[in-house]
Amino acid sequence: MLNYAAYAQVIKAMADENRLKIIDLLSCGTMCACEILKNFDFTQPTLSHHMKVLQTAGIVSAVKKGRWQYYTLLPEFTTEFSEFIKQLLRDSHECVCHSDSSCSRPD
Amino acid sequence: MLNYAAYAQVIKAMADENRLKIIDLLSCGTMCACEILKNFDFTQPTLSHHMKVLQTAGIVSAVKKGRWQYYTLLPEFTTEFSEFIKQLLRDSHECVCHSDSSCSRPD
DNA sequence: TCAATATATAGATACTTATCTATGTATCAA
DNA sequence: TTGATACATAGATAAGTATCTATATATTGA
Repeated sequence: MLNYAAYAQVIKAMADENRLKIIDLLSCGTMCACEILKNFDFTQPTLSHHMKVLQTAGIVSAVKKGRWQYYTLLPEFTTEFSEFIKQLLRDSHECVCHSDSSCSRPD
Repeated sequence: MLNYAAYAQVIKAMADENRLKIIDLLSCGTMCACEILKNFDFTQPTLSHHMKVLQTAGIVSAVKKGRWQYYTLLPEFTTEFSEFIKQLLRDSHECVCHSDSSCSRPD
C-alpha cells in the first residue's frame, strides 16, 4: 500500500504555480538562485522560501559555491515520484481496495 | 511551455493525504460516496468537501443513481496528468529554459 | 405517509501559507 | 577595508483550507 502521508508532503510542495515552474527550470539542470529568480516577479526572500520548501520535501538539493547557491533536482525524486504516480493511477494489487473486501461496485 | 497555473490547481487538489487515498481507491474503478467513506475516520460532510475539490479540479466525475452518488476517475485526468509529470521532469524542448537564453549553468 | 438512508450545504474555527518589508550574514572585487 | 552582491531569516499580514456541528434535501422501503 502506498504511503499517502509521505507523498502528500511532496505533492504539497509541488502544489504551487511558481514552484512547478522552478522544478521545470531545474529539470534542465543545475541553476543558482539568482538565475532562477530572473524568471519570476516575486522578491528574493520569497524565492528563498520556495527553495526551502522544495528542499524540505526532498525535491531539490542545494550546494553553496562562493556567493552562489546552486540547486539541483534530486534524481531520487524524479524516479520515485514518477513511479508513485504510475502506481497511484493504475488498478494495481497495491491499491487499498485489494487490502480490504468491503470495496463494492455499481452494476 | 507548460501551463503551470492550470496544473497547480490539479496538484493542489491532490495535495492531501486523504484525497490521494481516494484517488487510489478510484483507480480500481467506480465507487459510491458511502463506500469511499468506510475507508476513513472523518465525517460525511468532510468527504463531500473532498469529492467536490476533486470534481472541480477535473480529477473525478460524479453520477447520481437513486440515493447513491458514484464517483469515477476521469480518464482524461489519468492520461494528461501522467504526460504532464513526464514533461515536467524531463529536460525537454518545452522547458522554459529553452524559451529564453538567460539560463546559465555552473562549471 | 413515514422513517431511514445517502448526500449536500451553511457557517464556524483552527491552522497553514504565500507574500511582503526589514534586516542580517557571507563572499568577493577594488 | 569598503562597498556591492547573493542569499537567508524574522516577523507581519492576508488569504486559503480541512475539519467540525447543525441542518436541509432527496430517495426508497415499509
